[in-house]
Amino acid sequence: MTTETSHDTTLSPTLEGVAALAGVSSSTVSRVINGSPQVTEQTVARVNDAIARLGYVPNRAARSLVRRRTQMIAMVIPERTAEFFADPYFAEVIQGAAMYASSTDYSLTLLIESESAPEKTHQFLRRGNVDGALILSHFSASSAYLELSRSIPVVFGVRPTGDIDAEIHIVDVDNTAAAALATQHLIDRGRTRIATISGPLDTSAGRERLEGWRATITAAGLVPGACEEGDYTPSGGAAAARRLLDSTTPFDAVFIASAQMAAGALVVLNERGLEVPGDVAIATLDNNAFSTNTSPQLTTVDLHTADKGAAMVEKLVELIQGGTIDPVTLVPIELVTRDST
Amino acid sequence: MTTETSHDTTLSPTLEGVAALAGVSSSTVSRVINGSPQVTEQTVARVNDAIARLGYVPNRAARSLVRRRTQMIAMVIPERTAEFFADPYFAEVIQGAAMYASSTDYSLTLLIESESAPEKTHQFLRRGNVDGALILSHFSASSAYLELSRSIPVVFGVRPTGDIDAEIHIVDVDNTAAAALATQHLIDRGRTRIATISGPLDTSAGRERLEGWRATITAAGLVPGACEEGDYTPSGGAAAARRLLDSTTPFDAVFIASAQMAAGALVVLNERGLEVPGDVAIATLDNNAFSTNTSPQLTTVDLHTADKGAAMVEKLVELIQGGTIDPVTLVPIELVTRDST
DNA sequence: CTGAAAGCGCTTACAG
DNA sequence: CTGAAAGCGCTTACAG
Repeated sequence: MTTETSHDTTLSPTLEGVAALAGVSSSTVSRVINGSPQVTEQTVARVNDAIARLGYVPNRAARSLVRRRTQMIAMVIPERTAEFFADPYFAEVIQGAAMYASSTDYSLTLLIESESAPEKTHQFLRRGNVDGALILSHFSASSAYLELSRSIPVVFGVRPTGDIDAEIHIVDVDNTAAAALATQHLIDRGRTRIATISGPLDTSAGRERLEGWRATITAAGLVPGACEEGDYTPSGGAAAARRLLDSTTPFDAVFIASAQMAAGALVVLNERGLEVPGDVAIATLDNNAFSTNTSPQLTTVDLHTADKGAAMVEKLVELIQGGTIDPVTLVPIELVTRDST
Repeated sequence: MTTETSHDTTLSPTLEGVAALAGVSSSTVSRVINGSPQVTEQTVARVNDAIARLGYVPNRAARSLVRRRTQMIAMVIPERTAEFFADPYFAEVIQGAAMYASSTDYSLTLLIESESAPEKTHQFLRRGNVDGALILSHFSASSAYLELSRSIPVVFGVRPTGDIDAEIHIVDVDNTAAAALATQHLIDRGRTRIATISGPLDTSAGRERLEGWRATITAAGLVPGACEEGDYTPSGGAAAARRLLDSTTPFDAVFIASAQMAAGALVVLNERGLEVPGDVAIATLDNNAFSTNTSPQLTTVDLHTADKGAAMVEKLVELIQGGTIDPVTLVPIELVTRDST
């Protein structure tokens, strides 16, 4: 069985309609709507009354056509959406961005970067479909970033690869500081042989987190333990934990560069009969389901990821409206102590 | 330090520009772009050539204004975005929807339903901002659904509350069948005393999953075990597991209505020293991080949630384009056997 | 098969 | 302070 639904195309009232009811010209109505200061108080009242009675809402397309503004911003995400959305980190960024956007006049649209035809995505972005873009995806070619930034306002949530010296705007956390915060906590708990499971070392975030761990340990007069590289996934964390355990270097704590990896590592530690935090203390980054849905729950650094998403939109809107912003905006971080340390 | 970036407003080529280069009128260019059959092959070639050389892309706003189409569809999500995005189920729906949308001419925009001012959301939706809406949020008042469905094409991903007899379109899984599939698997494994941790029983999905469990057990000539209600979260699952364990009814298996709850329940079973699947077998629903990031990994029914998101967009587009679709579209499900049974 | 013209619903100089 | 007019970039009857 199928159904056919017809939609009553109740054409919403137009500017002209409001003008007629208010007894003014549509120019005046337009001025009132756009808050022009040069309209009599009386006229404003009359127009607003008419607007309210008609339930008038400006036509977006018409406005967009003349203003050359779309009131849309794109969130550019990688083509591998399955992996992307599986990471609670990105879901949280989107959440914060969507939430903040809803308090503005801008709509947020999800734009999947086509890897087979990146040109398509760039075209879309440059051709006036959006007023600005939020980049959560590493474009195939980093030069594409620059080009895009020249066409429309762009805010990055991931560091572009390659060395970009052009003026770009980034919202991020201080990865080094976050890693240092977690590592210092381990030291404060009396641990002296601290290993790490790092993120991918071909990303700046991965390297910075590693550096924060190393520098903090060294600054405390200790010797950095072993390091195994992970890929931010639970299984990657588990594999790294196995390598750590199989190596000859003993350790009494491990700083793990993401909660997802920590969750995976914890399973391995349990399998090997190691107590957490008795035998091994764990501190990680990201305060999400992966740091609370474990036993014991994990001590972590809350990266305030939703705030990051919100800040990305906030900064982009400032840029769109012609404002100037810092090249780098850092989102505050916070240590959350739980039972794994 | 702040930076000021100026964007070269390289006005993209216009219809007129293409027309000039091709030596035809803009009407003809428009016809070619829109695939009108009544244009000479030669002309088509010449116009397409000009389009390619200029990198011309139609102006969305202008087209939208005259066509009274926006090429935008809204995904309406609840105001409690944090909880919403924390549930991998919804992240997966969005993922599938975004992915499918990117293969169409429609852009997907995330619209957060304002609970304090639901009128605002409805207004936005009805005022021609979008060509159609995908509903993943229970509107405060169910009558609002009907109203909305009368204004624009709407596809639901959640069952509206209250009894709606109007013509609405839903994309969903067969919850009863999914629960039955998981439960039957438990029976096939030789379990005879099967308890359940249900979803919220004030939702139809929760009730259907419970009913699938009950009916399957009864049909096998067994007696349904105890039932504890959960809220789809890990902690809710853990609490329900505790109640189950503290009751006097013994059980050798439990059907848990979501992987998130199962992950929480598993922690409790471990704490109490129960072996899975030795002492208790577990089967659940949802094939995501919560069913694989556990030890043992969970036998589950894959609800193909990303496919559901894709199907929602697919059906909505059919509706927008004037087609007729079934009132209910069911997404196929699949049993995935792992180590918990 | 193709072009000239009107119109989609706004905004904004330009006059007054 | 307000109105008439032009124009944003398209699509689509209407002629030919």
